[in-house]
Amino acid sequence: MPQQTFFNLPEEKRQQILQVVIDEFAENDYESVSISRIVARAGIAKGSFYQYFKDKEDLYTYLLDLMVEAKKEVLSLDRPDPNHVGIFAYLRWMAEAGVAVQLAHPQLSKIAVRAANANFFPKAFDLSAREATQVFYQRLVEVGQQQGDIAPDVDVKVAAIVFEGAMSSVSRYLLDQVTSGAIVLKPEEENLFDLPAVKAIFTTAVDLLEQGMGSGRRQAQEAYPAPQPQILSAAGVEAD
Amino acid sequence: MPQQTFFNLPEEKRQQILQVVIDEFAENDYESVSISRIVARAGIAKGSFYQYFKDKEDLYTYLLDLMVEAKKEVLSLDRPDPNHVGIFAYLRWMAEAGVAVQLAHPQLSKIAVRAANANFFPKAFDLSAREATQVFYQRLVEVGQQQGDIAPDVDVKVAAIVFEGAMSSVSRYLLDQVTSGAIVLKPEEENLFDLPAVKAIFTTAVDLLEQGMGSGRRQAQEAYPAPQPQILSAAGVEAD
DNA sequence: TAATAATGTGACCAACCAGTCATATGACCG
DNA sequence: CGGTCATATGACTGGTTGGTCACATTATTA
Repeated sequence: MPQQTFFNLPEEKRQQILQVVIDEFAENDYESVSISRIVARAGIAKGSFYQYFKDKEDLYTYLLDLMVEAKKEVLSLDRPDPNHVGIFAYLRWMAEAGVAVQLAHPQLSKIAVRAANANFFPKAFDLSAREATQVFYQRLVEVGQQQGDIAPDVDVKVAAIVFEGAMSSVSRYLLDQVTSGAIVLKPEEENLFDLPAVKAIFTTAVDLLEQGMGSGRRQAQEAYPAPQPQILSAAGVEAD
Repeated sequence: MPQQTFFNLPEEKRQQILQVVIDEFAENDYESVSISRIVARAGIAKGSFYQYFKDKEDLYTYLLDLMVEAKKEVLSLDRPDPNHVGIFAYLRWMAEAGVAVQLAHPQLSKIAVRAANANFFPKAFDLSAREATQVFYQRLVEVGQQQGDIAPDVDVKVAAIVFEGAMSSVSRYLLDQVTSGAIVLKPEEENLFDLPAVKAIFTTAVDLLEQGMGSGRRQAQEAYPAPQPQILSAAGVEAD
């Protein structure tokens, strides 16, 4: 955690420093982030930096904490009950919520993703993010089987792995689209849950996981609005 | 490419240096790899290193090349014809081939994975690995639709993303299992394609993608041997 | 105003980095 | 033997790093 001095800073200056720091960490990975460069870009003295933060790692964990807080905030919203809406709708909600946080904080997300892949990991995170996610999806599949949404002959572990991979792949894709500017977030689209392009992609992806892609699949049902063929193009994304 | 001097080295010494180098790059990411540490661990002089390799990047791209070569070798084997065996069997074969390479060269794989995620990327790789993979899967889905294996109403782009995520997730999982020692490769199991645990996981995963996980899914057909519930445990992996 | 506390500052430090180069070693050839 | 050439060596360079600290400046008290 940063020193009190940092929080005593005038709001404007604090935000400006924070922005420089986030830029640095979003562009470079931990080892390559240079404190000297940060203080130069922020226009503050080296000594000041070390009055705000204990050391480099302190700063790093703080950024990761910011991301965790942002995620917690969204997930504490009106989360649907899986027993009520069904496991696939629940999955869709979770994925949308997750990506909503990512879209709202693209740089912090980038940092968090890098953190999850790095071998250096702050002590603050005892369980690797990936591992935790896998456990979550495994539980999800088990619950799904208990309430009959997921077929009983489905292998729990493999299904969880497929879930995790598919969902994170879609999320990463969306994040890339936003950071590269292919999907533009208009200011009035504050509530990212309602971004039609985002919702449509998840709807489609979850439907694929539920119904499969094979020729034997049922047509998408009413619960999942039929995906328009050009979902992505509609959001300004070229098909090729 | 390393200098000729490197290849003139006595085989044993060359291999030993290579091993140290691979260890270093598997443990650290590019920026954190230290040439000084490498020469210390390898017991050679700094000057010698720079007679073997032009610079740090030269060494790095050489390692990535080794991985590419290993992959090429496997993929040039008796690749099945998607038009003949169907798109899902083809996908399964490709995934198994990919993971076979990874299991054969776990450290190089780790380096390659890191390379794909890093922002620093050697000029040698013009197209990011992820992008190329995505294009590949997209073509795969299109072909699948043309020959009727994949339902025509499936969104190509989203399906490709789901494919990519699911397959890479399974691969990564298997790689983790091997590097952590949870799956043990016996020396006689040289042909990794025949490792039952590996085959079973891919069979299950691909079946999930084809048939879906929902309660409406068809039972796995004869073409995909019914997955035993305890596939992973059978390979020495605890379910939890 | 004087005293005290909080904050700002940048020269400085030891450690490390990638990369160089003059010199030494030894193998081969005539 | 002398000469040539490939290879081995590690002290050295110029630069950067994260972090420190004596001192200067400003804010807050009394």
